[in-house]
Amino acid sequence: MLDKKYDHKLVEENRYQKWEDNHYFECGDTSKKPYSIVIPPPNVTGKLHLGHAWDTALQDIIIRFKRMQGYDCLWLPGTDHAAIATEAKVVARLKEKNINKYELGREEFLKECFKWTDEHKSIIHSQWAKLGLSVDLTKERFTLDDGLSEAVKYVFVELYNKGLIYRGERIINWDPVAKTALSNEEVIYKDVEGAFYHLKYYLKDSDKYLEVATTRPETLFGDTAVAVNPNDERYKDLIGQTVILPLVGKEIPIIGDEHADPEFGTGVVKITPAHDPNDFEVGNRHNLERIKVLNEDGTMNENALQYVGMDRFQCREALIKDLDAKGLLISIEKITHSVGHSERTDAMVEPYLSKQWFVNMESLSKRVLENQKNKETKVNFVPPRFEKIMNNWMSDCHDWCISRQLWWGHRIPAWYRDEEIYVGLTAPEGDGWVQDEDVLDTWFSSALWPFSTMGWPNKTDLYERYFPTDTLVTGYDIIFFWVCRMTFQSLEFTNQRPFAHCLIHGLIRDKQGRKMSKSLGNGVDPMDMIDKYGADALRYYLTTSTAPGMDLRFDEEKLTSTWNFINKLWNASRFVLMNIGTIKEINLTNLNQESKWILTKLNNTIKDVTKYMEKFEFNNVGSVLYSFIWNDFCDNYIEMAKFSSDAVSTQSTLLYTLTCILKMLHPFMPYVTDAIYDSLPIHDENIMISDYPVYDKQLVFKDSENNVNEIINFIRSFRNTLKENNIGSNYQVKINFKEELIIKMLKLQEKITNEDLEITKFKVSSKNYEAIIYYEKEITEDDLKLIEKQKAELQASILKRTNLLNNANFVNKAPQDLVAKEKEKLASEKLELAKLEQR
RNA sequence: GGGCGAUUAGCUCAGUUGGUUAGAGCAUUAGUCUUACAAACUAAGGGUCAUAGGUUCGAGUCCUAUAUCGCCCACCA
Repeated sequence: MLDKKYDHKLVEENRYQKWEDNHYFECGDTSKKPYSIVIPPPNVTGKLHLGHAWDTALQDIIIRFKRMQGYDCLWLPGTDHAAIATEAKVVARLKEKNINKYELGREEFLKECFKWTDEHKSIIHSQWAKLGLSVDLTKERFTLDDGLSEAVKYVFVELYNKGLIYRGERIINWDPVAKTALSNEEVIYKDVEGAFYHLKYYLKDSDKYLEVATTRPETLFGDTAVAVNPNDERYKDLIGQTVILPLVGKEIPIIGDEHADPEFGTGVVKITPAHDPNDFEVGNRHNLERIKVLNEDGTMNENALQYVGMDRFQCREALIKDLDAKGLLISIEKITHSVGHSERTDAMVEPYLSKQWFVNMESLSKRVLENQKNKETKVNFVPPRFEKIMNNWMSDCHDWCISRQLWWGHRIPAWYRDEEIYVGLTAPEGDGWVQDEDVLDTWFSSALWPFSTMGWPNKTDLYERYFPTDTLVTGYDIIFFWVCRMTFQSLEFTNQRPFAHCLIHGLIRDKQGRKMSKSLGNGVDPMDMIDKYGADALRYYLTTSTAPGMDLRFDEEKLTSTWNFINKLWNASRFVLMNIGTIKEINLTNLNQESKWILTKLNNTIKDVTKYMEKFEFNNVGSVLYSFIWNDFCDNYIEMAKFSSDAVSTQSTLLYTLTCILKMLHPFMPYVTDAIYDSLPIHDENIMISDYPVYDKQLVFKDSENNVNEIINFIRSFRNTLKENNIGSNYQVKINFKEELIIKMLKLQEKITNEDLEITKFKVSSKNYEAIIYYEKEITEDDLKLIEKQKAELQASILKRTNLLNNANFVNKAPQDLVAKEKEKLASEKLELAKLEQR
């Protein structure tokens, strides 16, 4: 028997261990059809946040549902080494101990990283368990483990051999704090206060000058030209002449290039090919020298004259002061402009000329776009609009910079000897080869996740059986980073999509709609919420509160009401258990009308819930279940069942309905449903491996449903009449029916009279039932007003409906059953009005 | 500049291929210990569905435009 009160802590304690001990999460029953999901591997950088809880709860719901539907389910868990993110954390931790990464050396530093990883993996494991996730831990992978590293190397070498990976000197995004290159996707643009510095670039041997505006004056040491638009009347005659670079005194040419926009600023732009991507292109067109002025850490290098060694921002300040002193500064114009910042270190990113490895995206992205046109093989996004995000990105994407000047990650399988390059799975034969120091972008390995985790490139049983996966669940914020890249790598290397469905969810925000972040301090720890309300409540709330793809405003009050819902389920279960005696089997014959009614409702619910589960519309599942359980089962059926609880059919119906409810709720709230299910007198080994309810036509009774619906509505209007008219308990009633259910529910036995009494009457009626309530009472102004109001409403409705039915277009074009319904309704409204007028 | 989303009750959100009187939770009002549950029960109030047009017998839903808010991408010398 269940405890008197629902206590989520008692319910959830030790239950996960039991599931694991029984190996319920493990896949491998080859007699069943396979279904697979790979977890988006959380970074080993820290604890899981609410976003993870949401994302993984969704997956657990899908996998538990499919498991109960009889699939052999693989939910493959794992973690991501998260190159730069983890490296930054470890560097910070070492710094606390006054240890510098470079002094420590590569090998020792990596040991520290692995130590960090192990600590965080175990935190993640315990959090997965708290959340109740049914991941198959025997299949767990880590992006840096041996198998995955082999896959990464294999892919790198293959792409290199196909000419899709190349090494080149380009302008990339440089993070001067982490001292590494970044991909475009790792740069966050933020509006910052800055300035346009207007400088004088004097023409050679002249007192005339060009006014050049720049936001980064410190790069002028790298200027190798100034550009004007060749069609700009103001300047076109100057093309071919030279100007003197301020302070430096060097002579640089004035060139004509379309890049200079006559409408923007002064129309003159300084060209710094080593520090700006556009200038780099201009430099290529005009064969300009590339002069770097910055070191890797963002300080000025030897080209910066006396400013050498200064930080870039210090230099800017000093330089401007000196330019001003020499009369070379015209003005400082305050502006806000958007400036790139490193996603991980938040440092201002510097466009920087550097030799890096790139993936040529042209053919890879084209293949994704082609594949999305094929209905049979495309990745199906839910909701579908997110496909556009992938397609847009794929139709306009730059080459992917994949090398990172870090230590934590997959080291690039390239070796150099003088001018020679060797790329291969293992080091080349011979002396003098030096391996590339750099590692790969962390997304390079995650892009292979759906198949590398299954043992690919080896043709393992796991890979053959579970790949391609069925569904991937992730937030819309990482469609570029991850979903796109998995898709092109999968198409390129396996000739298959990585997953058939991609369920996209939104972001969690705080109650005011702000993004949760450390700097705002508005983050909520899912473990605190589990502590307060239980994992079941948290999971149900997160997964049923929004439509697919929408953001979620986290609201703790709603967690409370979810807890209440579970408490309601708990108590309803207690009622059932207290009333079914020593039932041995479920026998659904000789059913009374209310049992037929709830079974009909139940089967319609099963049908709807299954439909919505298949479509990943969990918010709809939630509302259908909520109203069925609370309104139909608890408020109505249990109340009615109290009058027939000694009947076998009622006991069977109670138990049967509750069992189905528990099974449908199980994917959402695994703990409490397991606990209740265990205490039922009739049950399978475990709810999570029991059969999902199936719509049963035999248990649908249309007539009973209609009649009991009418009874319920009649009871409501009866109570409403008592309440609205302030009728005390000493009324008498005359009824035209013998329906026991109504009499019992309204406790009318003692009040029934057969006479017409000469006191105030109130009529309650429906299609089949009518009651006249007699009550000693003065009719007040308010009572009359109420009657007038009701009459007016009815009359308005009758008028509207009459007009509708007089409309030939409606009668001819609308579906016939709708027209019939309207007619029926009109008739009953007229009847009701007539009754009101009698009063 | 290109794209996407949102705008529905006091708040947070649903609303299916167009079809009853547009729903839920919380909040509000009035009543109730009714032996599963007072974190409950019973009943009630509350919405010109952002605005303006259009299509249709019929529009929260489809089309066009506008406004406000948010997000993504590109650009930003």
